[in-house]
Amino acid sequence: MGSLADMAQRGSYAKGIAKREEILRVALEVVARNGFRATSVKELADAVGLTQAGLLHYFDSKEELFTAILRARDDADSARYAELDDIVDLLLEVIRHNAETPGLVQLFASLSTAATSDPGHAARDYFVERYARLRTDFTAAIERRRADGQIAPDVDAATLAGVLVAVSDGMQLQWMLDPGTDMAEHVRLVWQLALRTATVAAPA
Amino acid sequence: MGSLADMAQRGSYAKGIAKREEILRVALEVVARNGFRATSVKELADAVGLTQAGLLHYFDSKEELFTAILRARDDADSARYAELDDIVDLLLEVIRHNAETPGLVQLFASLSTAATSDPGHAARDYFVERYARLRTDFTAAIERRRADGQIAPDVDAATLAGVLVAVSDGMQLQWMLDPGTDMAEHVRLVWQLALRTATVAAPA
DNA sequence: GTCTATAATTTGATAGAC
DNA sequence: GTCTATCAAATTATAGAC
Repeated sequence: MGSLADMAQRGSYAKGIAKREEILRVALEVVARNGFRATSVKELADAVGLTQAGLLHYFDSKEELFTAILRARDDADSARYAELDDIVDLLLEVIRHNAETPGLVQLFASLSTAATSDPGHAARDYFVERYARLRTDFTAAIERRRADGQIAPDVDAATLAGVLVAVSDGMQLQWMLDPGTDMAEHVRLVWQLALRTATVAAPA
Repeated sequence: MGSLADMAQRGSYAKGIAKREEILRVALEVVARNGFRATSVKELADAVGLTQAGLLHYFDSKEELFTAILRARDDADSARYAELDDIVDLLLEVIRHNAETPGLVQLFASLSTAATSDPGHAARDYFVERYARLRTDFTAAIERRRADGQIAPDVDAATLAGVLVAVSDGMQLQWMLDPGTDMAEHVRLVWQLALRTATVAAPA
């Protein structure tokens, strides 16, 4: 395995990587616009100026290609909101931005159900890792808030973390059915309710 | 259009309806066990002892068949928990029961994303109506709680209603990835947080 | 009401030339 | 690295016999 510098030096390899990134960049736009349904490999190939077989030279399968698109979106989101240090703020911004890219929301929803339903799906690892990381990160952030006295002692941090992620995912469905829905506002309400518990005595 | 009594009298029509219900009953079991992925019309036809064409005599399309399965599940849920008058209790019980029927959770997740992504999908109306009804019912239940002083004045009932439904949906994904996840516990936490707000002064 | 037979594709994946 | 050509298939949906 060569270093990044090596890869940049060796012409063909670096070129392959650059082409892969170009493909993902274009695919991201196409999917964001057209959605996932009825987006075949051939359509994406046309968009980047390759044949179907030519495109599959860079990705082993359709599933891998679409998983890579999701990963590319995550990277883009991270870069776009790198200055936000509060993870809940980050979540809210990402959700607001999602409302601008319906096709990617579709892709995420479709691929996530497909991957979870199919043990051998190429995207399964992506989702397993993603949810584990989200849960860990949110749990840590919640514990920090608790240390500041903003979260009640009897609220389980990991459960609340799961709730924040679940609301974010679940609202996508309601939003797809009714684009007038304010996804972020719903997530914000959960966080507001959680923060407010701090000053209340735990119930019997 | 004949009355229900008419239908019971006219042999063939009543028989057709009975057969349809038998198909749905079997399909419900098969899907609950095997899941939706890779469950073709032919497989369901085999399970009920019909050919693929014979089964499609009762349902116009695959989409309609699967939508009918979801409707049949809703009916079964309603009947099973008819004695529960608190809608949140009902929701929690349905969620707990869902953990026993992974295939139906899969079907719901798959069909919901497919239907929302596709304007002409046969299940779209089902989901639109379903979410509208859920939101209405939960909003009303929340307002009743508010009248009893259990929900703070500044918590928007419709938004909280959307949140409860979203958490329920969103947790399905986390549960499918990790069946050890307690879906109901997460929903319960949201409700607990909401009820607790009553005694707290609204934040500035 | 149920079956046989078939249409009509679509699309993902591969082999091999250039 | 990209293309041509082709495979391999699985399905859904329909037409028409019985």
